[in-house]
Amino acid sequence: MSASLTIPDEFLDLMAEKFRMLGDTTRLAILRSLMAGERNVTQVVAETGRGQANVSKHLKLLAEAGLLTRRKEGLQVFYQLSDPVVERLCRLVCETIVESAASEVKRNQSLLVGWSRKP
Amino acid sequence: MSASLTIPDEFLDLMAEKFRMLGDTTRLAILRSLMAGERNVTQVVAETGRGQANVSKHLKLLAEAGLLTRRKEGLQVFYQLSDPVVERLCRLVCETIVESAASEVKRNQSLLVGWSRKP
DNA sequence: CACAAAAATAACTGATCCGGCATATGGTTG
DNA sequence: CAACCATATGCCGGATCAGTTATTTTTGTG
Repeated sequence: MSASLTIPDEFLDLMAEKFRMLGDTTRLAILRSLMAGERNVTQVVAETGRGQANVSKHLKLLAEAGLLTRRKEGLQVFYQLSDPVVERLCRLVCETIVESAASEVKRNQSLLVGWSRKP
Repeated sequence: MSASLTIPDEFLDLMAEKFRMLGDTTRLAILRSLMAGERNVTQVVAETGRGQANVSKHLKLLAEAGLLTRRKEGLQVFYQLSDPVVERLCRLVCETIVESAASEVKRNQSLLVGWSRKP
């Protein structure tokens, strides 16, 4: 019973930009790291296993896109998730991956059943 | 009260691919057109105002990513949304855009109030 | 002041991607 | 078969982007 969604033209670019931010493996790894809480750059680098310069650039992109906030404290800079929609979007997509994997298993099971029934 | 989301490493690429599909203005326009129901290529071309070859290529990408299904009927090929998560993702992002615009208005209003109060 | 640590930036390379043009494919009709 | 229609594909130029390396900026410390 959900009303059909009609997206205004002016939204397309903004939406695409937000989705594009999530459309990169390294950035997703960074966001996942920040979903556990605030982190400084070194911590994110360690948790993602990516290069420091690379992480720094992606953090800047994400902050400019409004997904992160920056907090400076002495030598370190801490980043934090600022857009609650990120986690919800990731959750949704995660679920669909799990579901598609599940239906894949199901399909294979029925194949297996069919195979075992007529040998 | 939502459990914290921990994304497995093997999911990152799949998630990124799905988000990347949504991270393009033309593809979003195509998806919006298909949210109203099944369409053939010519209809999508007309509704999006993009070139035919371009639309055809994006439709192929979206279908390969599992977001669309293809149905051939005579000369025409009809495409249809096959992944219900697309609409939910778009809805979520749309809402955040509206909200951020609303808070922008609010911010400007308070600026305006402050300005009108001390002339 | 000299030095070290954390983060950002510049410059470069290679890959990817979008869009347009032209052309090919496949199916329909006369 | 020829002409035509809807769609797909190959090729190209330009733009964007990710990752690495090296360097710089900023801040704290002895």
